[in-house]
Amino acid sequence: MADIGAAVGIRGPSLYKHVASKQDLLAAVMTGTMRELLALHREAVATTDDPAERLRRATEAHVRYHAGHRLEAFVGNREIRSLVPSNRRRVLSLRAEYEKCFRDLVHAGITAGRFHVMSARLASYAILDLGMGVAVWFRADGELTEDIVTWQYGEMALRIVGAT
Amino acid sequence: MADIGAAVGIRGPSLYKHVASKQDLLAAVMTGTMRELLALHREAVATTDDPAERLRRATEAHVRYHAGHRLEAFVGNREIRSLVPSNRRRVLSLRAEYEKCFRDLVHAGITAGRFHVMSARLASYAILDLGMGVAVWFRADGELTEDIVTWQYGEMALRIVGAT
DNA sequence: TCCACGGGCTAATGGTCATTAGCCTGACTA
DNA sequence: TAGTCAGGCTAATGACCATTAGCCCGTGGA
Repeated sequence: MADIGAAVGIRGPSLYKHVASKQDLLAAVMTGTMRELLALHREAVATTDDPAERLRRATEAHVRYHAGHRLEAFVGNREIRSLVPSNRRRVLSLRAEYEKCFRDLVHAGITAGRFHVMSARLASYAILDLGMGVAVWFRADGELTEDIVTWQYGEMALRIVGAT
Repeated sequence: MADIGAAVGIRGPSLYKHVASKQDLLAAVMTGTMRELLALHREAVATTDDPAERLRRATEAHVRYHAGHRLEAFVGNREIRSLVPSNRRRVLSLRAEYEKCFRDLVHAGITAGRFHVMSARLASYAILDLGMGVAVWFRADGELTEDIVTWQYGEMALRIVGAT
């Protein structure tokens, strides 16, 4: 809490004039992250009906977010077990909702005869996990730029689902 | 430490008759995990020279390990920042070595004209991240069995590298 | 037989934090 | 102009936990 306070220019205890507890703060950060991801997803798939293009854009949004918000992603993935059950349920339910978005995209591609995978769930897990990974290893000053990684991972998602 | 002690039938402080510190214990667990992964990898690629088959078997070993050793993988991914610098260096160097194994497999496939990817590094990161993900969501009692996941992810790896 | 020591136990010790208590100041507002 | 209150601060308080102190018992070689 002292560190968080320092980051906004006040002392640790003064934070309690703004948040009820560290737990609440963590929950707010994590649900905020998930809501942002969901909003970006909806925006990404809004402008086309083509299954492959929708999946590509959703993956790109997913990857771009994780490359640009490594800290949020890190906290989101690492601190789930730090949440009390009620908060954890909230976050996990948002996460499940997000996963379902991808699974639905894969299903749509399958029923349209455009994708070829055995398990839509497995494919959506795989694509989501790619993004999580990006948050771990991505460095803004590395040789792989955010644009390159985003583009390449969009391609990979299409390969994973066997898009024609 | 009390929990760890309980897991082996003794009290927390008694553990100090066997390990020097919690830090050492964690480092031993993490380096052990990485060494095991490296050994499994070498075993997996030892019996064939075909680039695609080697990558498939390496991926399968990777995924199977992460499905079967979720806790080790969890600790290995989450607690790196808990290590003091010297231990962290050791673990990260083993990890880099493991990643290089996959990168070399991808390179071999590319130079043999069998794989088609822009960045071998990106492809190897992607494949490795799939395994990490498995450790997070895999449940032995789920509808997706270890065999199915392993097989499917092996296929996905080949798709990711654009194997012909 | 005895004694050294491996290995277990309980009871400190000490450090790190989140959180609370209690205080103070400065800005509106009646 | 006095009162209220938002919002800072320092100094407790109290958990929690790794680690250490100091003790005890059983066993196996001398």
